[in-house]
Amino acid sequence: MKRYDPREVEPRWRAAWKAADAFRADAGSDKPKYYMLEMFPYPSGRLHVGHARNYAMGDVIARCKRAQGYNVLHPMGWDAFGLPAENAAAERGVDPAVWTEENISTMRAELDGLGLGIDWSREITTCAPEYYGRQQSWFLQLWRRGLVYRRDGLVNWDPVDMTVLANEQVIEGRGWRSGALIERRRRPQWFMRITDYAEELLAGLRSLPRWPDKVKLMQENWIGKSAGLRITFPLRGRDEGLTVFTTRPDTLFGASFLAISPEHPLAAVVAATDPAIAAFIAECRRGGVSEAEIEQAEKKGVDIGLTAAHPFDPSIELPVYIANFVLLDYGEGAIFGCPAHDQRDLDFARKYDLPVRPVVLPPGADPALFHVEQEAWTGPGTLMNSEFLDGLQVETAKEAAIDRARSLGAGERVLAYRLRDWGVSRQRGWGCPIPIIHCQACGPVEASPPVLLPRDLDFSRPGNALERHPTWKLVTCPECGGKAERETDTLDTFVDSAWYFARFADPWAAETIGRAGADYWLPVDQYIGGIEHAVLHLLYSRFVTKALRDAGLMDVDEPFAGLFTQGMVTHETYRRQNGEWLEPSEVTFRQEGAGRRAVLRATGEPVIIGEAEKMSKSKRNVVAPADIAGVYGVDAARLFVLSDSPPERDVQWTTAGVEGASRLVNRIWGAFSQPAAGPPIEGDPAKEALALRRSSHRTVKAVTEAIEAFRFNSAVARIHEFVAVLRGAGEASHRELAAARREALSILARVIAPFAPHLAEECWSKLGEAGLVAHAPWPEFDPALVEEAERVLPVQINGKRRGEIKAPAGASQSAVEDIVFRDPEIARRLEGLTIKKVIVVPDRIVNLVAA
RNA sequence: GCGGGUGUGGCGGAACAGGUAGACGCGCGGGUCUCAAAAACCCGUUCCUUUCCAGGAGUGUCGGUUCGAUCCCGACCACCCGCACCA
Repeated sequence: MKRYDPREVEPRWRAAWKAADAFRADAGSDKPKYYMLEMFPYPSGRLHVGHARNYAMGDVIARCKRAQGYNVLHPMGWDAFGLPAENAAAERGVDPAVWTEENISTMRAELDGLGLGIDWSREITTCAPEYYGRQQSWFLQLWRRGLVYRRDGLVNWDPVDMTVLANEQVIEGRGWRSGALIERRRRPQWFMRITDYAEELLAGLRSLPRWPDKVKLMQENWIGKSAGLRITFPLRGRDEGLTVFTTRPDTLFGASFLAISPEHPLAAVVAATDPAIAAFIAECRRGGVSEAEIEQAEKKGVDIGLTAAHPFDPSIELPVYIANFVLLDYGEGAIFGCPAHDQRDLDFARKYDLPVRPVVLPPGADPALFHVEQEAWTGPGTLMNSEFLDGLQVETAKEAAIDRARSLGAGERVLAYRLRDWGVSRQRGWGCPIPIIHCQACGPVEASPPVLLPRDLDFSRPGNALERHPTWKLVTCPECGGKAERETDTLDTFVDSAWYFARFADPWAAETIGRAGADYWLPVDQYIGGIEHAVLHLLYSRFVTKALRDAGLMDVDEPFAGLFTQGMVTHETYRRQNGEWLEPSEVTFRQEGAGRRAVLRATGEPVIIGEAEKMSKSKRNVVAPADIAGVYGVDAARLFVLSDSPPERDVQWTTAGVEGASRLVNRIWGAFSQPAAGPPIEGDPAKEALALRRSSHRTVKAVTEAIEAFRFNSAVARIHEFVAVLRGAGEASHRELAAARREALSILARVIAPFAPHLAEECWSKLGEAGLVAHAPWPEFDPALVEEAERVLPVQINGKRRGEIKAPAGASQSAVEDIVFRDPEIARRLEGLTIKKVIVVPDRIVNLVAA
């Protein structure tokens, strides 16, 4: 028998798919549509196994759905703007466009080499003018609708990448790419008004049952809705009062001070005449934003000499502070301090010797003895020292306080959100230009898209190459014709990826989004990507979808009906004694009993085996799919990354694992290359044929259900089992058995097709089937063959398994009891015992309670 | 600190819906084939006791509910993830 050679077989079938244009999607079809999408890649240079796993998962679903009769759209594109291209330009002097295009060519070939069933005619590249020009068009539409604005504000400045980052891109005080400590800087920047959609983004999560709860919870927490009271305290000697936000209006009588953010407008007013206050504000601004610094940062403040009157009782007077822990852009940028019931306020009060007045009595506490020392009471209780609120519970007191504030005209019920507007300005040359022209006379005016990037940017120095370009920004104002300048900020690349799924629906459309295509294909039925985008890309995309819907560009509320977040591919790490990282190919292993020792292949020098970690260039534990394909074939690699762990979990890449998958490929091929072969038949051939048919149909059921539940590892396990059964089935000299084998092989070829598509085609053609297995219908199972006529029921005595009986499927309690009590083994076990109770779970188990 | 998750053999993991724990793969042990090795194939493989037959324990720990718990409830331990001065 000729050994299966994936290196010969696989390219042949990829060529056949190409020749047949096998994965082209067309909008006009009677079939139900199914839009399968994986997060598109950044063209970094080479594909790694993590990409392969992500796209293999999507391909399994897409191929299965296609076979099940859906009109499937499965496109691919490139998230092509971004910093690595600028870094390459800076280091090697290459044009980022050329560098990116070369990477795309390489990676397109590598992706294609994975045997993915993709409609390449729809390929999108975000750095192409036909894409980013249309992005500029909708950007301007949102601008006209007031959803885009420019303001001066404190921004997260990444000093290494020399650009601004959005809040979502700052992880533990560091830039999400550079890892540099973020500084706060004040500069004008462009924002998208995502906060306008806070409520809908929150409520919409409930319409996404096929999203992981974890992601929905993370978005919910990120949006951070709280209900409370906005209330104004009159200031002595001033016309305007000071407005604060609180979620604890019940504790208003416990107030002992007011505090405003150092960035609050009132702070600037008082600083103008008081150098000490100005100095304090400056000091606050210098403060770092790293986790450690915030943790240790002392609560500090300065009394600004103003006096506020309590809205409920003007005789109560409160000092006003500027405090470093009050945030400008949450609530009103100002708070009232209630030290007894808020830990921060308590710390502040102790430092500045302010009164601590308990107003909530914990349940069971003695009002005469209760007092707050170093720990604020934030739990439930009964109001005290609070005039009209006395005796109420916290929740009812909140309502009563809000009612009183409203009737006094001092405040009202409001909602506050933690979500901030999305800062989209980036000081980068390799990005989508913001299509705005600044004119001294007319202000910011629209530049008509596409606003193209110049090709002669200088990336040799850090910072914004676009800004440095000698002529690009110099234009005349489209309104008045006077001298004007282009905006030199470009858009955050998360804007590029926030609508690409809609462009895939009709990438040829002249409009920004082709309506007919979008109406047909959207929303994406199944989206797959990494959990790291839980609040970045996935929140931005939801917002942009809603904003574009309201602008009339598309007609869906949510972009992704189903979401699956897949785990990473990890690999062991290896280093020499001196700490130098080693590539897996440089290391060889020696078995020592149950354990394993690693040595350097070249010298035999001992190697330290480290934890399995996410593949990264710095740790040199990256495995390239192309290298594996050359040895084991792509099908084996796909089978392995899908089989060894559940898809939402990380999978550890191991050579032994791929070898196991490769064995499966060869066994399957063995079954097809000698389709009639098997051990001699021992019993009744008709019975053997029936047993084989049962196994085939059970496999169809199990694999289908596993794929639909995203349990690819279980699906592959069932295929393993089925192949073992098929190999053990008797030789097909008998007519019925021959037919059963033929059916089994036909089923096997089709159920492996989503996982190992090349092998499946080769098997399908070996069977003599016409056409591609990629276009063959998914096998259906006969329920009668899946059901077992006779069941084996374990028999327990007092919960311990003591034997088993055979009973017809669906046998009644009394029928089962009959069988049990006639069983001699069970009878022997029951000697000397009295039966107290018999529990029969039909088709499942029997439990005898005896003493 | 707040919120969420996970914990099963030597390893990755399986177990519908409270009903035979450990499917399938890896590794390991034994065997067939071979002059030999590799490959391939076959058998075995939770732990303890036991020649056999068999018995006992067992899903992070302790307790509870139940005829029966990996699954439900309570407390705890460990690890992972998200947020983090959000008033």
